[in-house]
Amino acid sequence: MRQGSLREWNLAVVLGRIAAADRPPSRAELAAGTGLTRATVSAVVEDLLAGRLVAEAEPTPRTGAGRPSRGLALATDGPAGLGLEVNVDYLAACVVDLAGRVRHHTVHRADLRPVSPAEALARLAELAARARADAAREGLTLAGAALAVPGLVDDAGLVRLAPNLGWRDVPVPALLAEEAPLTAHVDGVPPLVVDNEANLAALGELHAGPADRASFLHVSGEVGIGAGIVLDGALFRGTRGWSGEIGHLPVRPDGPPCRCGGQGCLETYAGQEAILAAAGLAGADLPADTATTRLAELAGAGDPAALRALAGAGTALGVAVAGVVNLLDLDTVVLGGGYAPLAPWLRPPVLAEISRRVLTAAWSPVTVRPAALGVTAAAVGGAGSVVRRILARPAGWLARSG
Amino acid sequence: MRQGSLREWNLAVVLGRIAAADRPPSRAELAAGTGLTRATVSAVVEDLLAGRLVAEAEPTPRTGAGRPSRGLALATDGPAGLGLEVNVDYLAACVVDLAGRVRHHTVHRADLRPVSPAEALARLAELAARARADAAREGLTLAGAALAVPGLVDDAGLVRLAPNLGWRDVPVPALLAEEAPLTAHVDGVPPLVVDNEANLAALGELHAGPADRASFLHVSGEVGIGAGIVLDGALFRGTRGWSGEIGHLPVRPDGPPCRCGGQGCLETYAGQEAILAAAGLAGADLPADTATTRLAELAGAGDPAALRALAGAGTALGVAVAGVVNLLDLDTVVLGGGYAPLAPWLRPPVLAEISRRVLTAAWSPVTVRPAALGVTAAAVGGAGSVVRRILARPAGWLARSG
DNA sequence: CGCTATTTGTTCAGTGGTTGAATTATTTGA
DNA sequence: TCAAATAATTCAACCACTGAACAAATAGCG
Repeated sequence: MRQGSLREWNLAVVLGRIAAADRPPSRAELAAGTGLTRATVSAVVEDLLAGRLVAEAEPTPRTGAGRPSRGLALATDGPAGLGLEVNVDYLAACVVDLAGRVRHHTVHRADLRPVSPAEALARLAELAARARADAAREGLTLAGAALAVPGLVDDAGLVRLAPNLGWRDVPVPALLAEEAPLTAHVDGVPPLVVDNEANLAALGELHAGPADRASFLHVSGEVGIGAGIVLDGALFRGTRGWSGEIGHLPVRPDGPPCRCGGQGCLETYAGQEAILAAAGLAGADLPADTATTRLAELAGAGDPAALRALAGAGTALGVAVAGVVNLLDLDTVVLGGGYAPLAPWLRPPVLAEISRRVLTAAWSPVTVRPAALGVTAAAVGGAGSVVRRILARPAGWLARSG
Repeated sequence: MRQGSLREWNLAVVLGRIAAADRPPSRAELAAGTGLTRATVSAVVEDLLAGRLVAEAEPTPRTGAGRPSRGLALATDGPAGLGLEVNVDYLAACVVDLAGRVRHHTVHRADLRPVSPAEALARLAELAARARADAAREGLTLAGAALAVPGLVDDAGLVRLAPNLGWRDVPVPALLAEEAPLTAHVDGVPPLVVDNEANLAALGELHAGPADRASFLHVSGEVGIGAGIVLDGALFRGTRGWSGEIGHLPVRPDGPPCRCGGQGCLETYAGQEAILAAAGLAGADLPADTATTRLAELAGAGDPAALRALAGAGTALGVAVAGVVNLLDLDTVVLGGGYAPLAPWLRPPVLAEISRRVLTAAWSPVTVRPAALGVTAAAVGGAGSVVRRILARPAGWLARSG
């Protein structure tokens, strides 16, 4: 649009190439890849070096004659993102640098249900302060933070409803701001973004994977069942940011009543409580994650009730997922959250339902795989989204840092 | 990226503003709206005028002193799009100009099922030739064509499967090219694009509506049930272009078997055959569209069987649609194709299911409305997509036309 | 060891496109 | 009739990219 936009755009293009490359590319390679001249690339790279977004790295070994190239890589001492998570039975904080590496990482296990939102966020602020100190020690500058919450969040960061935490209309940024002051707004994005846990976990999975423009469905099996939808390498949030409510897809309309008011929703068959109850682990009153671990052990040992429970849940999940795949024509489904450790048993029935119900499965198969990231996928995804924002629009960061 | 991209981009920006405005804007208004200087806007507009994409129009009446402005509007004698459709019981052709007005329009009713693909396309070519002659008479230049087909189409325009037409692996562009020679490739887009009927109908609905960045689900109830998904003003095609297969969402997993291999799919409850059978119109052997009209008449007269059939179909449709709305967080559902005339009876049960099952419906309601366009929605949408492509990237057209 | 071919990265004049101010054009209102 | 106001154009300045020439640094070869 404006004249300077050209430079802004090229900064983003070149930085994106550096980020996407598997080995530090030279200026010449960048020129060849982007179609720009070497002169332009040099000028752009100079800006990026001056802004500490890029650093000269070990040149990639080369064969043949010629002046050796100097490799360019994302700076590991530049801006970084802070990722936070409040969930039913843990708090988490992590720091991710520009290159996507997790530089700091804490998980604090505790049942947060009996705790007030203010108290939970105060405890989270302690974790955040530790992460912040750690980041400073490593020379990183925190450029923003993202907080994952298992619930519905609006644009302003207000948690409208987090049923399994028992939260309703909690103004998170206001509660957290006092405890952990953050840097100022950048490009109109607030310093703390609050988002749904399933959304951020899907983003984490996206950036952990190799393909940068992937499309997939990331299903998080917790107490509720959430899905993050990634289309063409971008998270799809829906008109109001409340997409991904897969838990209430009808699986069996005459099934048991669900708290949403419907009947036979996916959640009543493949929610954590439903699976545990079917496996006979309902009364044990274990924390959710240990219960899941226990279930996986039982299934691994061949316990028939556990196997039956997982088969039933997998079939229900497969019915719902097949519908989504039919609708959106996705090629990959990721089993995340509580489903990840159970993937060996859930995968076969899910695949069976997909191949039964998805018309196009015959032409091109659908991949079903467990999530690559562990418990803190959402925190890592949130922190990653902060640095991705800088990579996508480096001009904003450069202007800010002088 | 490159230097000239700046001008290309600004051509698109200014042209887009002219297209989106409700009254012909002046250069000064465009400058204020885009943030560009009046000098730049003048230069850009000069290019657009020279390329016959824009024409000076009646200036918008103004109050107060000052030199009068000259209004700018999309040219009505520039490029236009040809829209074609082959469906089960009709052929259609239309011409849409840059401004989105339908300048030519023919529908030829005939049962195409007993006819070979080659013969059907030959007949379609006749309609196309008439449309072409009509366009030429009005001074329009056809910039490309889009053909809507009720089936799965791949990138090359090969119709993989159109079950209700009985087509399989029909190479449409090759068959149609001889009959109706079209202009050369522009920007790598072939002169004839073949696409799914539901997709193009959704595009037609998008451009017919006021909002330019709408998100909605367009459900076409024909023999099969297809859906076009519009997200943020853009059609979502899926990884391979096969999105929108809503007809096989499970509504009642223990229901009647479906030809897809599943059980109780939406199609077995809300497909045209299912509705007509439930209303007692199965044996009548009428063409599909007259049968639908007859059903609407019966329902209007209070026929109990017809009302029961529509209520049942509406509920099933509502279950499926509620799932989609939960998943994608859409705010609008459009009932199109064969559902449009039945909307008065389908809407209430669909709305009821949505408000029962969609969690966020309490905060912000979901609109369910009949399609604004009639039978030829897909043809009009296809023709519109051709001219939209020019509006989105005017530089390509300008380079082509000298 | 020295020369040449080769590749990388920088320098610099040239050009396209936008910018901002000044100028011209055209109307309303006093 | 003239001043104020708004629209559109003109023009020198500037910014960013382009292309070619050039400097830097290395491998290969005699």
